[in-house]
Amino acid sequence: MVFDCFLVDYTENELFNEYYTAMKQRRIEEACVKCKDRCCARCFDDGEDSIFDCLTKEELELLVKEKRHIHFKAGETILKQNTAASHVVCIKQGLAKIIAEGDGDKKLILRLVTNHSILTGGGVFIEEIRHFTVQAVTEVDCCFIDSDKIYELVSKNSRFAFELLKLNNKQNIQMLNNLVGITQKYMPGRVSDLLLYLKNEIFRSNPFDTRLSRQELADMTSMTMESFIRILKEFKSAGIITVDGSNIHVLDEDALNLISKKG
Amino acid sequence: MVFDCFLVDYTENELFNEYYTAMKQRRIEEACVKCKDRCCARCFDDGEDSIFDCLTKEELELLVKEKRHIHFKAGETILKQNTAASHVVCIKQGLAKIIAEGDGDKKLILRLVTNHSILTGGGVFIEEIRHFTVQAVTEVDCCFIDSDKIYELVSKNSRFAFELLKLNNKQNIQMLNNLVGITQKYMPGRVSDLLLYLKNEIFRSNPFDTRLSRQELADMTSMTMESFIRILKEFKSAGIITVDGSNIHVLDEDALNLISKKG
DNA sequence: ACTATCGATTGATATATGTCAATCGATGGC
DNA sequence: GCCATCGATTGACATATATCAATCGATAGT
Repeated sequence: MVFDCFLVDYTENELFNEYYTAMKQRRIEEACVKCKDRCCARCFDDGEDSIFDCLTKEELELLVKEKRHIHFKAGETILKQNTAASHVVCIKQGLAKIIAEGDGDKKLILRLVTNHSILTGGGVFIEEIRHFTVQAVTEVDCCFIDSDKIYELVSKNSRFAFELLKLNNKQNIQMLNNLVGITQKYMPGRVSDLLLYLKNEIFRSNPFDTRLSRQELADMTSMTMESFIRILKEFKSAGIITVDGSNIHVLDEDALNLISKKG
Repeated sequence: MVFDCFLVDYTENELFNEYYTAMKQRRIEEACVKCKDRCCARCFDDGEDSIFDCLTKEELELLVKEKRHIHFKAGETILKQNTAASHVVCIKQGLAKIIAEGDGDKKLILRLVTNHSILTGGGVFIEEIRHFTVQAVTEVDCCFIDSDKIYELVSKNSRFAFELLKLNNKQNIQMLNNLVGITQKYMPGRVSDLLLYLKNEIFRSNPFDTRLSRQELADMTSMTMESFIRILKEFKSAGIITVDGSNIHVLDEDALNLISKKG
């Protein structure tokens, strides 16, 4: 796949451009025109934390001029662990998973990212090496912003720096909670946490379609697919949830909260 | 203990001062005088990353003027989870453990901090709530710096902001590695990782005295004390290490590396 | 010196979770 | 319509790790 080699070496501009032109440029440009005036700020103005809100028109211009709007098909790798962290990626639309790849085939899905997520952290500010892989679950529209531009903005605009610090901190805390949950809870508790996370933080609707396989869901809780399925079955039998394929309906959120607390 | 109530409410200056004066002020001032000229910068000029290096004389002055130099005895709580995160703490000397407290008595020791560590993260830039507890293992000398001062410096000095971002990022990556290790490795692998961490990153000497109980060491690997002891015993039998109380001598680092890789 | 105490150690046992293999059901070609 | 394929599910079994209880050794107090 052309794309993979682009990823590994995307510091080389030739490959980047080759890929870029290959991706039906017209559609991309059309998408970009729509938001040309405030672009990146516009992507994040629906109540979410927007770290770009604080930028001036000129600063935004700097971002917009150099950014690359790229479209990924489901399953494609957006960022690959251990490659150079030369860009910050903003997800405009779609669902992607953040994966920490261990030795062997071991994977741990750290979290999901949807519309308006900013993928910094994991080595953008130091080492310049990515510490996780990001893979598209659905089709994903996103922008690649050169890290240098981000650095430039950090030095020009202290509020922006502050927003970045906040973002980083937030991710830090989320990971900490994850760590504590995974290490201290039994499987039912972890599954409860996952379901609540999906319902309340990712999909924000009640019957929600995860678009994720059982294996992927299991990888989010650090358990085997088989074990995950068994717990899910128990929850079904207990009338706590309803499952139809990748579609999950939470019937008794209180029960999930209780199970989450207890273990 | 006077100190605990101080911690819970240390936004109240009365309590802060009460504690401060109670703590043999003379010794503290003496320690501060020694480094008055560049103080915080001086604390971090031995080759370690120093986020204070980039500050101007005036900016340093701002820090020095308001900081509180505080001494803790072994076992005392330096910062308490769920209290207000109104200060950034710099460890000048000593050893402390960072603990994530879960429900029940469950604890997870995230990492150790020694000379020249800066305790930001975990809610300093958002929420203003600490997400972990920090407890002194040995005697600890440290400085409390008002978070507001840090914010002020971030807005004045972009290099400082950048350094903070790097620091945050580093912690993030460390936690990620921790998460992957704990979830994907068997106990021998985790113990190996711990021993290597202690030897190479914390104590930086070979026979090293952890000053930590078996329970605490176990809490760093997310396993039971009994299990930890058994693994340690195996390592001893295999001639990989030598143990005498809290003193550990690594004889075969290659073996540890191998065990760490394999699982 | 005697006892109480506390952390370290060891052993026996229980259990949560993983592993392996088989089946089932749906989907997609031919 | 039949077969191949792949994810989901289920069951039997293995095992890594936790739990519980007892012992040991050192330290401290009386």
